[in-house]
Amino acid sequence: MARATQTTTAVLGVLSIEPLTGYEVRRVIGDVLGHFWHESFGQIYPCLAELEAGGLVNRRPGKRQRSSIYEITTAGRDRLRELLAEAVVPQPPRNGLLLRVFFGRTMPAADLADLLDDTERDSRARLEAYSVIRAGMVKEYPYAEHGRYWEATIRAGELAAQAQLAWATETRSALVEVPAT
Amino acid sequence: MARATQTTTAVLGVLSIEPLTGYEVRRVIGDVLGHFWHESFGQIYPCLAELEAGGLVNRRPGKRQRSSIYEITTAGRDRLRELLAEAVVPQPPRNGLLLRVFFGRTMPAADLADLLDDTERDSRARLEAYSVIRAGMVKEYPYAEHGRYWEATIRAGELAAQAQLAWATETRSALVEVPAT
DNA sequence: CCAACCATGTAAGTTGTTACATGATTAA
DNA sequence: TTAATCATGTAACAACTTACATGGTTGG
Repeated sequence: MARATQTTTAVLGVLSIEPLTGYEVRRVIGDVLGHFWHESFGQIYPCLAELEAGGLVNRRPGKRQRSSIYEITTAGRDRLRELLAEAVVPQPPRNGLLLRVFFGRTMPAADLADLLDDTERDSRARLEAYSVIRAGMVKEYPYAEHGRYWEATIRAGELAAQAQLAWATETRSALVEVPAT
Repeated sequence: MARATQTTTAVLGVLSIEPLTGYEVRRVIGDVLGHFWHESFGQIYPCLAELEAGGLVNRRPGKRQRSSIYEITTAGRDRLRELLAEAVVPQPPRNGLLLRVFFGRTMPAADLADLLDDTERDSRARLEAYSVIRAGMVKEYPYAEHGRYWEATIRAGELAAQAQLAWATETRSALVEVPAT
């Protein structure tokens, strides 16, 4: 059976926008999909090799020595459409912050306060990051036609960060400022 | 080196509330922490064995044949406090929904609409589930003193679900109801 | 009496991370 | 000239999932 289909979806997806080297695929996944997707380095090359073996991408020499450019084939585009239609694979929840809050009674109040402060800072940093991404989006040439879809993913992050910020503020006053019974 | 520390934290955490069998540990993690944490079956027993070997829990025979009850030791409580103070291990993002939306231009509009409808339904179901959990919380005897912390984790889920619902509605009108250029 | 649930454990397989090895090219 | 970046790949390891195997207990 093939590699985790979602990795294939991500790789094939970025190659559907423009042909890239393996190194660039990784960079695009990090820079462009980074706020909602992650692939570790060691996944990219084996996945590209499988795609090539299956005729879903073509490999041709790049400008530099040893470098290859991968280009999606028609079969690859069909496969991508299939993959996108498949059911979303749910990520099992593993929220380390909430795990700590749940057992918060066991922690010194100061540690819990720090944790919530960090969360608040993180939410604000994420909100800031999204507005930077949005500003940069205007300049990103090959992605222009995807703009509305990309915008929707940024909006999702923004709303999630706002919710997290509201939660951190609210929880701080409920758990830290009001002493435990 | 020991098992992923966060699994240890979760297991030791539930045992800090009351002594349980391995089977019950799994059930509590599913039922009580389930909305923000997950441990697969095959993790629990090896983790308990390690905890026992390290003197962090004691094992004594349970009521049934072959059953064992694990009880946290003083060393175990100290270790739990340490683990809770450790930095949160961030979960690399892998949001299958946003992956599909990002490449939404490649999908038929009807598929995207279905995806967003599913998301909306899921958000509502989650909101409903949280109010059920909250109602049940009143009756949960051994967790009473953890009530405020538990409540905070539910609130986090609630705010996240609300944000997701708002996003799905907003995105549906932006991407599906307004035709693509 | 039979289905559902309680209970424990293992083994095989998949997935994902990290570190290593190697070297070309480019910009400061 | 030297540091950063581009570029590819592998190997070892760690983490996690799933299926299997086994059998006791309880409630309808």
